[in-house]
Amino acid sequence: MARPTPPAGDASGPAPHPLFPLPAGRTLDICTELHTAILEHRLAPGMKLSEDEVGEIYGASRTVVRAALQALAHSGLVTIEKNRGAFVAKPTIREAHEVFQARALIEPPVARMAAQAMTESHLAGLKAHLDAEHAALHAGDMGRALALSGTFHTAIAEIADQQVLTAMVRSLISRSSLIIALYWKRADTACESHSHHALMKAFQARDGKAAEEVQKSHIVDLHSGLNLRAQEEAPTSLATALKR
Amino acid sequence: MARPTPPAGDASGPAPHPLFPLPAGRTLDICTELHTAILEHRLAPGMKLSEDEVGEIYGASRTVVRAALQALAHSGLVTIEKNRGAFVAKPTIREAHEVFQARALIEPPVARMAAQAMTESHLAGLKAHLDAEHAALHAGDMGRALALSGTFHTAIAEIADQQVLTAMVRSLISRSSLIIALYWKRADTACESHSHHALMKAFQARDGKAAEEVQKSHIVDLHSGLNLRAQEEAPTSLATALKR
DNA sequence: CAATTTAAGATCGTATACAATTTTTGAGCA
DNA sequence: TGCTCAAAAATTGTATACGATCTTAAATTG
Repeated sequence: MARPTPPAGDASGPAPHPLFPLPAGRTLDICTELHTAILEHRLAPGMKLSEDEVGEIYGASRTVVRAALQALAHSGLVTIEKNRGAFVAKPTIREAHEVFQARALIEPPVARMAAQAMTESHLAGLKAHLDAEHAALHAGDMGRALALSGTFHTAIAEIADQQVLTAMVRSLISRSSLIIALYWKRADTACESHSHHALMKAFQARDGKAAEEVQKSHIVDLHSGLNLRAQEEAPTSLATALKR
Repeated sequence: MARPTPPAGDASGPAPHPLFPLPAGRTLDICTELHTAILEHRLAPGMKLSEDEVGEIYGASRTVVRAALQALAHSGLVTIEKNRGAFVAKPTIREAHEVFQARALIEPPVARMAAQAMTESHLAGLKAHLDAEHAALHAGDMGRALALSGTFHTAIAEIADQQVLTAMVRSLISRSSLIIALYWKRADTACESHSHHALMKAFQARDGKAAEEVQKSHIVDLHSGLNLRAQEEAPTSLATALKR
């Protein structure tokens, strides 16, 4: 079984959020575990997610694993090929563009709404979020820091108190994490912190217009930080191993 | 078994589209059948969708029916309550507002993109779509006409050639169908045709700005055509039966 | 007679079993 | 050695079975 294996049972750590609205029972747990594992880049794009393997790791039957994988497939984090199984999704360059275009369309108005709905309690929550991100970065836990920088955007949508848009943002954020894993070209991951602090200032001032503009330029900046030139296609397993 | 039952096996008619990206095998068929049935208002909001019952109707096992119901739950057309089963979703007033706010945010820019990408072939397709809608309306098939007026919006997103946004629009359109079933207050359903023809004119002129504005006002108009006052809560089974 | 309790029935959540398909392995041959 | 083809192994798709939970109905009791 010399094959890329899912993470060991150490997948602990508090889940960022209850996730999507559908599954019942233990399906949700597995869904959450896989979700956070993907967001923290512990599961690389393209990895096979065997039903038996995942089930054995989490002590669950294939039935519930299947439901979890189908849920993740629906949110774009997993690709299911008929009779071949589930894989961690590998967004194409085109999809990467589309995801960030959609984010540039949706998130700035959401930030404006959030600024208008912002309370002191909300501000404290966001502040704690940034602190946690900073702490993770300082502790060298890159994956966790990246996941937190993503959920910061989700938190904004939740403050805007728009459940429908929040679900969309959450999905786009998750897919962005995969896209960054594949196409990020800058070495500096801390550049995001800067924009997030700028957003905080706009929120503290309850300046919706400023929040909208900062968010817009932040997302455009993220988009431009990707290397989305057409490149070699899918030498995932063999060439990668033989590269050195 | 005196209970609201799903439609009989006559659920034929060409599906509007391949639907969502996830399920495999016969799951997709059942998903599509239920989806179109909901869009055509043959399945009323709140109806119970028993796994056994649906499975018997379509000649499938509970396994695949479950997968289909979970997929529909993820797209917001079905609500699953733990240990109680699946029901056709019954959007709240708040959700209705949010869905149309999201549509007002997303669809106008999509219409602008579509106008820019519009070819003669695309125009012919939209024209055929409107004709089919008109024919269904003339034939008295209200449900089908309504479903077609919804897929007209989806078709626009597809022409814009944005798969990520198209998936979002498709989901919003589907949920709008449920919302209209619950909250529509006007008697005139043909009012939409007017806006759709205005859109066609903008598309023919390749006038992106006009398309965006027409679409915006169209969606605001739809939103205002809903009766979203707080009203009596859920007297679905008893009071409804005793009303006359 | 109405309200409460209890038991029967129905439905869902999960595990397991079998069939269908794909992938891998290895033998045979040019 | 390299290629083709066939058989075995592994994996998924679907059906069925059983335990848990909820719903419904009956029976009991004040």
